[in-house]
Amino acid sequence: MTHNTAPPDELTFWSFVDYAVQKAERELPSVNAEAMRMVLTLNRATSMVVYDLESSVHRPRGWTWPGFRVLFALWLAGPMEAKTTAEISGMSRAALSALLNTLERDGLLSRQRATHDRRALQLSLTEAGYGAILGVFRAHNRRESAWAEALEPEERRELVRLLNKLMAGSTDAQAKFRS
Amino acid sequence: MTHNTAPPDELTFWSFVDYAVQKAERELPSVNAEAMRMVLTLNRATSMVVYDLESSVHRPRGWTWPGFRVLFALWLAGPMEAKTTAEISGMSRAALSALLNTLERDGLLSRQRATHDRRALQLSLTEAGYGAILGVFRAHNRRESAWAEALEPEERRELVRLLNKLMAGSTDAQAKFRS
DNA sequence: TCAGATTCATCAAACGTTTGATCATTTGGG
DNA sequence: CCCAAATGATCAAACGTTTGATGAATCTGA
Repeated sequence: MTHNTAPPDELTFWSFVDYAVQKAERELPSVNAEAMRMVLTLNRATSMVVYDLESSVHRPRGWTWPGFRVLFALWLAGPMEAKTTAEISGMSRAALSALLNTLERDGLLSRQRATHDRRALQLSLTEAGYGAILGVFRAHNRRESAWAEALEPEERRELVRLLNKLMAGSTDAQAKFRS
Repeated sequence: MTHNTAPPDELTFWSFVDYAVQKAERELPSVNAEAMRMVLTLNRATSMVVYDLESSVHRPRGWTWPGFRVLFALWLAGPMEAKTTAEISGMSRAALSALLNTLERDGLLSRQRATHDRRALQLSLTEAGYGAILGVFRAHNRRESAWAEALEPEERRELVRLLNKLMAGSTDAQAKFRS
């Protein structure tokens, strides 16, 4: 950065994206500023939603969002192989393995060896897990609703469409996927 | 869940959102399905982007995305107080404190006590940090560009607009923020 | 002035995640 | 049939993050 420009007196969470994009564009003409802005904004929005849900719904109940995702998947789709659980809840098999230790210790789900393939693991909710998930989901969905109200119904649909298109494009982008 | 419906033969990462939303709507009439779909989709899209950037750009270089965010902020705005760094890179002061140990150990940045307030911490890039950040940012921005190409320019702007509107609405939503 | 409250940073414990290695089971080709 | 390759799960080490606690410096108001 050859031409140093003084940062604004007050550099905040809210002003940083504009500042960063403009500064990067000025200092590095080769930068793709719009891509930078898109990824930056996407991450900030998600991180805000995640932080709110995690800290207002899950942590106070002694849960975490990843744990909730696993329990929720099992609640919706019924007992299933751990491999499937990992895939649909968007985590690696190794991450799930570690997470299961916590969930099993807390008595929320149980592991069973699969009958048709003795390598495979079958997961199912315990009575306690089954009894807890509905209440937590309701609280989770209430906060989701509060966030959703920021947009008009049509805008919500458009946001979902754009995010899906973004994900679909990952193939062309040769993006790396979780194993 | 009174009326159990068999899950589809193949429940995959891609089919799960539709399955979950429809099932939840059927089993729990009180659910806000559109809010659920929005948050679910937002998280999946972001998690794909994060995983790709992290695993194809940062990890192979011995970096992490959070570490990159800190170094990038320092590179753009110059030396600053740790409090500011934490805020603009979207992490708590405690998380930054832990992260600084790694970055300092790797010789990428240095901590100095502030002169005007002996409690405060001043951060600045080392020569090594300064020398490394540009190359990593270029690689990072190249992957951002690949993702951005999934959308038309107009769609990218609309996505950013909607995400910003979502964030702005967090005030009304009484969302919890990082301290 | 000075004692209480506030602010800044760090620490400790617990957690989820990643990469790379290991072990057990199953599959497939000769 | 048998052995090599592939598959499923776990482990170990390192990392970033959260919450709650602790210690140091600064500020404030009586």
